[in-house]
Amino acid sequence: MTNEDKPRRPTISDVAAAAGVSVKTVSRVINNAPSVRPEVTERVLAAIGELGFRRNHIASSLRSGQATATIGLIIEDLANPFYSALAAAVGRYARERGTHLITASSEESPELERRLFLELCQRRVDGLIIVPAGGDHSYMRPELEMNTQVVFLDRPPAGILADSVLIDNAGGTRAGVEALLGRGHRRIGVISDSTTIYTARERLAGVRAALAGAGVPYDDALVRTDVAHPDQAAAAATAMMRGGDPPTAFFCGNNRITVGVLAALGRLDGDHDARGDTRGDTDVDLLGFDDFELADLMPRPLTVIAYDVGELGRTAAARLFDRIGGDRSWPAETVLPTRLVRRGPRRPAS
Amino acid sequence: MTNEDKPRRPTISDVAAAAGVSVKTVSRVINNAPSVRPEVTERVLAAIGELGFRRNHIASSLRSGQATATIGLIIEDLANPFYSALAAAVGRYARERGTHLITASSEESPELERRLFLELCQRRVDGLIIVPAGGDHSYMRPELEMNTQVVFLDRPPAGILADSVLIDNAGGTRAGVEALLGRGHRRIGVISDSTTIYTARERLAGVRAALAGAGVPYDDALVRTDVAHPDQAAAAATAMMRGGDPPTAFFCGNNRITVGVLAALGRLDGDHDARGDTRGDTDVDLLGFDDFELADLMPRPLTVIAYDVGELGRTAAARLFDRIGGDRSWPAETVLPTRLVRRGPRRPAS
DNA sequence: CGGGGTGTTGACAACGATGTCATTCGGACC
DNA sequence: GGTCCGAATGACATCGTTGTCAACACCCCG
Repeated sequence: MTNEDKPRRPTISDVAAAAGVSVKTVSRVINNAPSVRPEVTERVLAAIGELGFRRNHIASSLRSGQATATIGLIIEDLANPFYSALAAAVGRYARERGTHLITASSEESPELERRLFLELCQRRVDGLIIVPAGGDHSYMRPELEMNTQVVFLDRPPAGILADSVLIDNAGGTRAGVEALLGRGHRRIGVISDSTTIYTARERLAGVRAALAGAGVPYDDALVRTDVAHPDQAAAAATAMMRGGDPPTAFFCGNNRITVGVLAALGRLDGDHDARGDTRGDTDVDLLGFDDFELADLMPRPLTVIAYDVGELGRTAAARLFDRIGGDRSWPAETVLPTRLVRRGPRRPAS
Repeated sequence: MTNEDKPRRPTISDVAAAAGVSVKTVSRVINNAPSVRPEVTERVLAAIGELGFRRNHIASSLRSGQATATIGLIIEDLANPFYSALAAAVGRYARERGTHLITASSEESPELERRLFLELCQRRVDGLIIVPAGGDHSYMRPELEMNTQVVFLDRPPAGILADSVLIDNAGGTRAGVEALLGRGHRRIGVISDSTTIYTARERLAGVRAALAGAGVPYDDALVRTDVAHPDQAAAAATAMMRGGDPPTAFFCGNNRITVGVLAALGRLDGDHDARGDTRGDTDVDLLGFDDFELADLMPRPLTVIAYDVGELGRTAAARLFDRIGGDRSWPAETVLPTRLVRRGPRRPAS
């Protein structure tokens, strides 16, 4: 039996003993420091290989002060494709710079956001990217003053000054709704997430701006907010369609709402079919914020307000790495553009 | 000017000085140790608040030996909904236990998988969950012997003994294909990911078993492997449909392939429509491994081999936490069941 | 009134690595 | 031949925290 069952990891000093040199020399070899004789280097490397030594990154980053080569990402919900796409983009950017990523979901809870933020600071991450849930980030100030870098993503900070990377929510929505208006729609159902969320407010502002520009009144009966789940969106759309004077088009405030409304309209169509009606609702026009992978496979045409999610994540990551690298310029707000994209089944060329 | 611009974080000893106690007493207060007089506790807490002290988790976990309260997750691609759902489930489970999660994507590269694994070990994560890309994990052995816990997820380990949590790939596929056969299909197109991937091999084995059971020959012309992208799947399906004696049904080896094939069939339908044909391909039956959120909104009916992704992630996480908690029982393979689910548009009740 | 808790506190070492500085040893140079 | 210089190496302190152990005060009991 030559195998050893010691559960203890070899340390730099075990290696030093095995190689017959000092710990400092081992440290030098590990860090590719100059001025170590090739012969000694070789002996140390041999010992490292034999013992299966791996440098303790924890101890290393403690001693050297900063640079844990780790960043944190706080998002709302990793299971949402929008956020997982963001996380993937940030993770890839970090990876290319030898940095690891701790991802955490705040589930739209300001309290959890705060806890996660502070916990990640305790881990001395080099910086954080955060899609904030809360409406006040002054609690971050002490950490910012102590050299923790933070970039806000998709939603701006409140109560502190920090970099943010956003998309043109209001402008994109306005353009989309104007397109609906241009197609003759005058009754547009609006289904939105909670207005406590920045992006929802901005998008609603875009709706109002477009309506005002066309002189179309804003009808509260056609606006539903606080919709957090596709099922709620479906219910809201169904209710509007069954009401008197139903909308001829919908604006859906995000991808989950779009999906819910699509499902609801599909069911309404199905009911009509079952009753032998013509597909009466097929001409309901749909505008949704956020593109999604399967949009082209949806059973009806829709317009989406699209933007490059990967770009959004990369831009935030790039900003953060600039900061970590020592950039101390005045915090900036970056706004990425959106564009309208027609999705859904290809119409047969008639 | 009373504010201080020192970028240095206060340490436990700054707090001790401010409160007029020893560092050890501060440590006791931080850790809720008993036997500190309430009055002293209060003084220390006041000092902590005033200085904005936060315990350095790095130093703490270095001193106390183990327990970084961090686990690692290595998956193929966070942008894929399957993996992000896994990551979300694992992250939530970890969060509930006060543990953070470092997620990394190996992009199906065994070499990258290995690098990520070793890097995470250097960070002294308490354990790792890995969806392996490689076919040999003996490189992990030294780490395992040094008390790093590893659970394999979705694919089993090779070359070492470790826990794994899988789904019933072969059985689920067999059941699905048998259902197709039961509906009379004899020519079933099979589109699969690379057979270097365990799950792809297992699923193909399920296909063969079902065919063999029904006495239907396995026709190589109807099998396409190494499909890594929806577009490739679409191309493969299109080619088969355009060939002589096209399949009357497809088995799609994963969600991305299903999406590609759906898109291809949709385009073929569209072409027929454009030429004034009837929707000639509508009766092509579709079976796909993996459920996906928008399956019900797909333009045609399909059957999916579904399983609970959240459960998969939670089960692996639970196993890992058991191990971290000290469970040293013999490694086990857990296989979760699948079920067939009919998806797609609701047919009008006729 | 002394012995033996119990409760509170602090001095010191240690975790595993790296920065600082000193030491040693050749060889180049005057 | 002595001096100086740089390369190679090691002793030791240090990062921020916690474990160990000792010191001290106080109280209960016999």
